[in-house]
Amino acid sequence: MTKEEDILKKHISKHRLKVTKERYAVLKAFMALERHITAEELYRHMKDKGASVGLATIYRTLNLFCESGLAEQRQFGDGQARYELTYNVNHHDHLICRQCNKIIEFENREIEKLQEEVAKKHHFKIFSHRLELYGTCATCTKNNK
Amino acid sequence: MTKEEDILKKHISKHRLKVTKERYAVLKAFMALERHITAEELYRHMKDKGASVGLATIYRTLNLFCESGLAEQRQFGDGQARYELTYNVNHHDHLICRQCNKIIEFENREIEKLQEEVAKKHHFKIFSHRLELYGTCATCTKNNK
DNA sequence: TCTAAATTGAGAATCATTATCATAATCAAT
DNA sequence: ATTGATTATGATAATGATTCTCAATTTAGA
Ligand SMILES: [Mn+2]
Ligand SMILES: [Mn+2]
Ligand SMILES: [Zn+2]
Ligand SMILES: [Zn+2]
Repeated sequence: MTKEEDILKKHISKHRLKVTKERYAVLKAFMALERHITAEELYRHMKDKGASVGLATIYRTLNLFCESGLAEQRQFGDGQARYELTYNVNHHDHLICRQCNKIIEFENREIEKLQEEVAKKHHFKIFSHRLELYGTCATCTKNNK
Repeated sequence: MTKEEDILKKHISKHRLKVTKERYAVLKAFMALERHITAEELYRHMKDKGASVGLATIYRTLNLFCESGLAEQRQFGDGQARYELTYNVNHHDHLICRQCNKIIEFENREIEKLQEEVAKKHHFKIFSHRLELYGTCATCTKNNK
């Protein structure tokens, strides 16, 4: 059993939910695919692979992952939520290329620290934050010439 | 004529659009109301004041303001777009209280500078960015005790 | 004033996500 | 293993914010 399966199972038993093959199938596919995936993308992928699960269940299960602390939902402004496994992944923010939709992750402790200072100055308790830089990636900039 | 009206007019003539009383009415109401307003809120407000304009026109006009550089659209994750006049307003980011929905603005040149460094490191050209800190404001924290 | 082009408003359409609900699966107690 | 209560699933309907459609109206330049 992977550590992720274990975390999911713990969350399930803690909340009197039930272990199902669908939940394992979604977790397996979710972990196999690349980060920042869409519910629809995950649905299509599983359908193509024969491990079909209803789209509503995909949504429900991705939300379950988020509640269990395995994953996080992102909104990059294209109208579709994206999900990524964040268990055992360092916190990071994103650069998003508006041209090719590439998503680049970065970590910057200095920025995080300054954010905390801003919050402290306003006596504000931060639960979460989002920092996204939108623009054109190196590859697209090169190709534009 | 206010400077904002002037900017709108210039944008209109530049794009061969037309000056209408509806556009002026929306601008006037938009400027009178507080920042980070919703299309629906603006619509209701104008309806109550007798300066009624169709909801579709509110959306169209707010988008026009964004295109003309007068305003910017924000997405704070509650499913509704919010708009704020940004002409002659310093760039800023936001603290959002999840409890009372208060929105606090802040400016931090250090963070902006670090963002530029991150982009440079990835040879990424930034067009825009969003930084939002979500949590509980000072007032709500006090009231929670 | 005349006319082409743009705008408006009411309602339909869109689209991602959630809700509904009948059926099926799970699980704890027996 | 069987039972029974509870939860999950999946097909589909519903939702809700925003955009689209289109006939009627308004604007702006000649
Ligand atoms: Mn990421
Ligand atoms: Mn603001
Ligand atoms: Zn790119
Ligand atoms: Zn608050």
